[in-house]
Amino acid sequence: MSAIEEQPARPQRADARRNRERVLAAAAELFAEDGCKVQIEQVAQRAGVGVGTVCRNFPTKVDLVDAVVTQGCELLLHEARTALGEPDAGAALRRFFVRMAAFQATHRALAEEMSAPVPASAVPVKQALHEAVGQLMERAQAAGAIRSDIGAGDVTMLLSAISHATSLSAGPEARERYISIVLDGLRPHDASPLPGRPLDFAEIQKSKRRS
Amino acid sequence: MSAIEEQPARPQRADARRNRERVLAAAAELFAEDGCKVQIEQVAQRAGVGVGTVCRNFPTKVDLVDAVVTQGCELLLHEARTALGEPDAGAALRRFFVRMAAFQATHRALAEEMSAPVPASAVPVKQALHEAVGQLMERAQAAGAIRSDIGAGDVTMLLSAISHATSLSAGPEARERYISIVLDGLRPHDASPLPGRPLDFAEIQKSKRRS
DNA sequence: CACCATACGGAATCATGCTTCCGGTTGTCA
DNA sequence: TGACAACCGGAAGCATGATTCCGTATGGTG
Repeated sequence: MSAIEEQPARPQRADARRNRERVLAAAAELFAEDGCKVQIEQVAQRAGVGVGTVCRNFPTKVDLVDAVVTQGCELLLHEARTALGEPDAGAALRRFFVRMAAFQATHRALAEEMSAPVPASAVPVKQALHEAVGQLMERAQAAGAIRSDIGAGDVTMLLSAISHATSLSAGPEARERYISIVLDGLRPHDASPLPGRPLDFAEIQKSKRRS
Repeated sequence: MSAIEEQPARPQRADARRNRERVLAAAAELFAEDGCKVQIEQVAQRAGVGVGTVCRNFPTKVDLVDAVVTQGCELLLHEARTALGEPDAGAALRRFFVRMAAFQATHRALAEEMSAPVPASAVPVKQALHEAVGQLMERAQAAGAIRSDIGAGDVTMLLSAISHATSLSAGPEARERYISIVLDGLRPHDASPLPGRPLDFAEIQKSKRRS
């Protein structure tokens, strides 16, 4: 019910806060480079602290990943909202699309988490981000800039598919090329109506479960 | 130099051969369902044998994954060659594209391996498959069916990106929709020339290394 | 500046999965 | 049918990584 962080009386020691920041920064860097499989010990080392400190601030590894992913989502959310303010809906979506892909590609943890099967960790901002993307897309559809037979879930899916694949083994140049291809594919076509029906968010999250 | 399997004198006991088959089949099933992270013990259980038997036939887990992936590649290779025989190059590529995606989606292990960063396991058939896809694509390009500013590596990449993402959390219907979108994006366009240059196979394999 | 709650480092502990090993079983051939 | 090498199952052994614990150090406060 109540907020997660309260301030009893003694707020927190200054060095403790500093260390927490360092850990978070180190984790963000490392996750970005190598995905969230990096070991706690490496994070600790890069942050210049002991493992104990990492684990005190983030009781489990999932907590740490969450914290990093949340940061990333917040950034993207900000971009999405900016894009929503732009007058040309089609251009706005495209620009955001490119930005998001680029961002995800340098933040593997994010890419991994965004398209995660059953999201191991339910980061709340993610939802907001999804909604913003949805609006961005609907606006573009209304303006006739992209085909109308796809849903917001589809876009998220495609985007993270590309981010994932390219962050794994290709460079940023390839990524841009794929984005372009997909964007071309998203243009309004009368040529080939898509099979199936547009997906929204709820659906891309509930399909499969882990054992 | 010489073949991997030789027949000294006593070829192999009948039950042993049978068990090996069972293990391979079980592994294929499980990897298809849950990706190659499933545990040896589960494979053994499904095959109705003990872990020892699994490990005797496939000394390490990578060996087991290799065996399964090889099977899959062989199947796909066969399809690719069939497609090469069809007269309409564009249609052939499309059909193969759809088949490959469908196949990969139900064989997560394959999808994972096909786009693998530094391929943990160098399955030889993979190379042949890649080459076949390349030819398929060049034929389609020569026929003007798809845009000429992409390479075989790009196609493989896109394909496995989609397979990966959809096998993770969406159904087969979504997969087909994404394939359609990408295929639309691959049509010859004068609208938006792609940034960068086409990738071939060598390049998608050597970009990043694991620590 | 003395006190002490808070925070620290990192060794020890625990969990998870792969691999090896060994006593017992079973095909195969004479 | 007997002998024996090839196999089998699954428990024990290892390796890898996360999490906990505890003696020591330190920022903050009276």
